[in-house]
Amino acid sequence: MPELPEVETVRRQLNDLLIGRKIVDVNVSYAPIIQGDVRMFQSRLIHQTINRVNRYGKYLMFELDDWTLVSHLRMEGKYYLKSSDDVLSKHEHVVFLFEDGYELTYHDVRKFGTMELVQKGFEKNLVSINKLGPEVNDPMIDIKSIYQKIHRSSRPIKSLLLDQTIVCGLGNIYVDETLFLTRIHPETRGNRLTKKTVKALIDNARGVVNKAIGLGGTTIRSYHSTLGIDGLFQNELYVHTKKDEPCPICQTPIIKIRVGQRGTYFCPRCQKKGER
DNA sequence: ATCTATGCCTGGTGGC
DNA sequence: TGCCACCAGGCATAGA
Repeated sequence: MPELPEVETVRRQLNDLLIGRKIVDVNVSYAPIIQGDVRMFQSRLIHQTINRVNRYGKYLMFELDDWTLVSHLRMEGKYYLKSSDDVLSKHEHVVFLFEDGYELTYHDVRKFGTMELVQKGFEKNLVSINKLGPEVNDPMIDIKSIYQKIHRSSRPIKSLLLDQTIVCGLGNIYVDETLFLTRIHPETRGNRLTKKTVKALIDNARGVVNKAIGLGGTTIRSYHSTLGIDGLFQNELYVHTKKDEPCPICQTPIIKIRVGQRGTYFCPRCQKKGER
C-alpha cells in the first residue's frame, strides 16, 4: 500500500514525466473513482496543462492551469505514461490523453483509489485534505500538539499513528517499523505514553520515512510503484511481514496480531506495554 | 465526543 | 486450469 515514501517516489517520477503536457481528452471507465460529476471532471480537464505534481501526506496533487487534481492511490493505484496506441489493461480505469500522443493511465486493480478536482489554490476546501495533520517527516513538526492529541486518547498507539488527522503519511508498514524502533507495544494506549516517548516515536517515524524515500519506497505483495519501478526498502524491514522470523535484536520470533482490524507485526520481548 | 465496526474491491493463497 | 473462504487495508461512514 503506498504510504508517504511510495507516493513521494511516484510524485517525483510523474513530475519529471508530466510537466508541460496538455490534456486533450479524458476517458473514465469506472466512474466511482471520480468524486463528483464525471462529465464536469472531463470538461474541466480538457485544455489544461500539467504544471507540477505535488504531494501532501499520501495525496498526489496535479497542479494544472486552473484546477488541482487530487488523487489518492489507496491500496493499489498506479499511474503509467504510455503511447496512446498501446492497449489498455482491464484495470486502467482513467486515461488522460495528451496532445503529443502520449497518455497517462490510472491503473487500480481494487478500484479503491479516488480523484477529485478542486479550484487551484483551494485544496484545503476539500474535507479530506483539510483535516490532515502535519506530515510525519516535517522537520518543523510541533511535537507538543501531537503529544496532546495522543495523550488524551485511550486508543492503541498503532491506531493513533495510522490516524491521518494526528500526523499524516504513515501506513501499516511504517507504523510497525516505527513502533519496533521505539520499543513500544502496538496496543499501548495513547494515554500511557509520555511526551518524551511521543517525541521518540515521531523522530523514529521521520527517520524511517526519509530512509525509505531515499530507497524509492517499499515493494511488498502486489504493491509496485508507478512505471514498474520497484523500491528497495522492503530489504530494510525489521518486523513488518516477518512473522515467525527472529527479532533482529533478541532473536525472539516476531508475532502477528490484529490491532484495530490491521495486521500488526512486533517483537513480544522488545516491545512492552506500560507507562513509557 | 470518542471510538469501533463495516463496506468498498479483486487477486492470491491455502484447505479440501 | 476446481471450488471457496479468507486475507490484504486506507478511508468514509454508520452506529455504539
